[in-house]
Amino acid sequence: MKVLERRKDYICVEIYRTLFSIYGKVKCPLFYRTPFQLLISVILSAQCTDERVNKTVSGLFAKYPDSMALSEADVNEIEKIIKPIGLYKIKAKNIINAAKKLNEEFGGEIPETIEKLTELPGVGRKTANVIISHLFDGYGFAVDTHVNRVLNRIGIVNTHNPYKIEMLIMKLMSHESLGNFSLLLIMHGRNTCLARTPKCPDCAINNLCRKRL
DNA sequence: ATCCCGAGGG
DNA sequence: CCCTCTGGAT
Repeated sequence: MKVLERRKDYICVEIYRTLFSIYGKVKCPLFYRTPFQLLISVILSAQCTDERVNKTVSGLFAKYPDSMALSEADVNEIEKIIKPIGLYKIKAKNIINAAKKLNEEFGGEIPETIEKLTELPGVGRKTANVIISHLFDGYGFAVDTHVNRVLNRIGIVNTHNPYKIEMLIMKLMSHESLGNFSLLLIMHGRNTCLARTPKCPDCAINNLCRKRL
């Protein structure tokens, strides 16, 4: 391994240690009772706060708790329910079609690989990694807007391409910690390394950061 | 005016 | 690489 990558490896582990000492094992911020409900919640979470997703899906799951019920739902009805989440027309269509595809092609079960998960409408690589890491103890590293921003600010990565970021972190970190590392970076991004005005003086890892204020 | 656990299309 | 889809909070 190159010298440069070894330094990033070391910094990554230090970041993980420090954030873990603050947040520990982070539980899933999204509400769900079943794997199907996790799938739907993660699809709906695009460009929306998880808090708002949680408020909205409680009503959605009360009427449509599983893939059979949702697959037979009326699009307009779903649009009304999930409207506060935003991007509601695409998402309404996507979750209904995802439910149909689950029933027709996957036997009603949530697939366990990124390749199969991304065949579902509305499921991209980030969503698939979240599902994998939560449901199957998989090694997915989900790169969302927080992970992207924090890693670029620190200087671990120098690209905003989520796939490239995922591949680099996969090389640097032990795979069993990838899921929690993603969640730790999200917590840090939400609480301290804010998008608009980061709280650098209060940041626990500002000694490891290239762009600390 | 900017951001939120993005995806899909051009 | 770019753009659009979208409402709610700050």
